[in-house]
Amino acid sequence: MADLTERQERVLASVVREYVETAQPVGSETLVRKCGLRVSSATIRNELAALEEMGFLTHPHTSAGRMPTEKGYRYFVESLMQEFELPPVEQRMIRHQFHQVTLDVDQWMRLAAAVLARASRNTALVTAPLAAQCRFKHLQLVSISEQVALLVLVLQDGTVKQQMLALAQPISQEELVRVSNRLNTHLVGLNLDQIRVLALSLSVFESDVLHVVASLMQQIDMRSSHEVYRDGIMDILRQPEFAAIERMQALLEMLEQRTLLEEILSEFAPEHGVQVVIGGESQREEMSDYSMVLSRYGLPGETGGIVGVLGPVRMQYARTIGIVRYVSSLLDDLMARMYGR
Amino acid sequence: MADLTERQERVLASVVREYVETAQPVGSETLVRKCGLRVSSATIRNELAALEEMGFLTHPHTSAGRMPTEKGYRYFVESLMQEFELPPVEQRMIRHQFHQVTLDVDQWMRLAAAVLARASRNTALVTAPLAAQCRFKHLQLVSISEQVALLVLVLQDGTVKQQMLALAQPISQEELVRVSNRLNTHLVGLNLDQIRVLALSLSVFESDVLHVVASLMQQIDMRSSHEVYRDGIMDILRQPEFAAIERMQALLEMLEQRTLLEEILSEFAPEHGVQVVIGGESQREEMSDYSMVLSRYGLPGETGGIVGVLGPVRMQYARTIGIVRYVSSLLDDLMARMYGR
DNA sequence: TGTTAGCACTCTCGGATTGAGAGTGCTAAC
DNA sequence: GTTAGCACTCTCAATCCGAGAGTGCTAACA
Repeated sequence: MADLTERQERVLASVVREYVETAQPVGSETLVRKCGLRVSSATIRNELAALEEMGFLTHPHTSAGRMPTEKGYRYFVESLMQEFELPPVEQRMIRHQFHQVTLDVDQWMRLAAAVLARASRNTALVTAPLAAQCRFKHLQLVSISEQVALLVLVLQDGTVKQQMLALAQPISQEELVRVSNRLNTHLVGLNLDQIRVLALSLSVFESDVLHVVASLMQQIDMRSSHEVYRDGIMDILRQPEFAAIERMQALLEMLEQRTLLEEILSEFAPEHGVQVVIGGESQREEMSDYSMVLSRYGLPGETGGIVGVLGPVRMQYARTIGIVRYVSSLLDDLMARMYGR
Repeated sequence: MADLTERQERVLASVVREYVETAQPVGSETLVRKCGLRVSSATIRNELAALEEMGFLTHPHTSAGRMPTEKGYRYFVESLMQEFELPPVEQRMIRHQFHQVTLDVDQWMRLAAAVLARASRNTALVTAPLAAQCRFKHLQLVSISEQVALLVLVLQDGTVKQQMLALAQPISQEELVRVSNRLNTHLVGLNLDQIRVLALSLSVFESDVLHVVASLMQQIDMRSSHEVYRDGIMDILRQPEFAAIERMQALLEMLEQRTLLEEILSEFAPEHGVQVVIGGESQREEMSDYSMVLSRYGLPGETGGIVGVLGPVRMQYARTIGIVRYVSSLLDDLMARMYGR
């Protein structure tokens, strides 16, 4: 990639900043005022033409100002922008919110999404932490009525899932407790496959219960990776790029497709550290109008998930990166305290 | 309210049906073709003028066709429309879906919302069943790590809730089981207030646990009434009334306010049976562009919630009412089988 | 008295036109 | 290398028709 002179960098940065702020193509006159260089608009025009030649800027039409291309944004993110750190006051407020909430993964995810959305004024995406493999910890059968019992399943990472069971014949609470205890001693620490094998060697009722346990564990294996928490959908829609109704619908349609989202998220946040995906860089048709700032959180190689912000390509990257980085590190801490050390 | 002649009723019904279908004001020529009366367009025009005089129809402007007023829709719903019953094939499909899903209230609600949204092509709103008062059934403490235990709480109606506990000092799994058993024998069948009283007379750790139990029960009391399941937001947005961006935003904004929704729902579905609220009849500014078809489901006087459809005032009322009625009765059955008898 | 044909009148909507404004790109001078 | 000057391009908003749809009135008719 061709090198830019210092002045060109300065002009490019100004175009990006100005365009991000106003959503309008930037003209040479405006730049003279904003970029602080003591040259005339004609000189700026020459530089603009050069930057366009190199592919950092475009024109929507002949007599409009310039706006950054994806390459322009990329250069800005890599080399020009200055790091942004969330002001300590806001950091403290956010940390406070996390401590106020109960110790519950679901709540944390919601809160993380809410915090990200509000701070970034864009749509936040958060996936629940996914344990490498789920292992049985405990189950409890509770009688609800004559014909119905409740199965509560706890996994080693603290995930809880419950399901009602229809009973073929009435079973007393005492008997249910006995069955629970017996199964617990057999199952503790086993994974899905081991439980499936064990199910073959038990009484009818017990093996029925085990089948349900197995199906729940399978659901958790699948689901915890598929659950995407979203927030701030309205925030992104307020951006001027969504003034056109079809844009708006396209975005909403995409956000409703959880599987698509999950796929994209895991594809583009493979490593710890903040990742920026700008528009068409994702190689996905549906995403070409949006940028994402993503980060993987959790214990490396173990339990972890993804937090991120989705916004228009015209996004305040520095700010967003700072926010995502902070929330991600905060979740790191929470996960470490929860599962780790 | 003035009585309408049979011909006027026929004309009104035709206007409603035609307008609902096309979203365009209906002219006299079109009506001659559609309403099946063997009269000229001039006669129809006279009837239209009469209906407008009485307040059942309006004009957007001088040279446009007629469209129903709220009063017109109301008359249509009360006296003119013919009952619609969901075709048996669809009924069977829906019932099948409910039986495929696990016995889980959360899943039922999601499914009910999905089914309603797809069948009605509008936004579905469903509130989780709210038990009259929640009573303790069972708890279980499970050790997660040295410093953390998991509390799983089961209520008599089958609600399950869990929370992590930070332990002041390590406690073994055996000890946790002992504590669980002891508390279970004390607490079974108690309500929130009774548990609060009991908490005073126990050891430090046990009363800590009880405080958490009490706070969870309180959350459930609050929350199960506030949780509103929504589906089909895209479906309603596809309607031509939301071609204008502000309409769209206003609707989305309203749907994001769960508290508002919940308030409205419980206000307008006080009784069993399907209720229709047309536009401004709700006396609420925010709702004046929308109609709702609502129904309370569940065991009368006991556990129950609300299902409904939200759509533009220009809605296929007969069809929607049929669908809501069916889903509501289906949930009635499920609730009866779950809690009842 | 109810119904109908005829017709003038009204209002909207889409397309064409136009002029102001913004911004460029080139040229020639500094 | 930088700058002033200027012609040129393109958009956007305002405006202006004209076609089309539909009404409401009148007068004639059964």
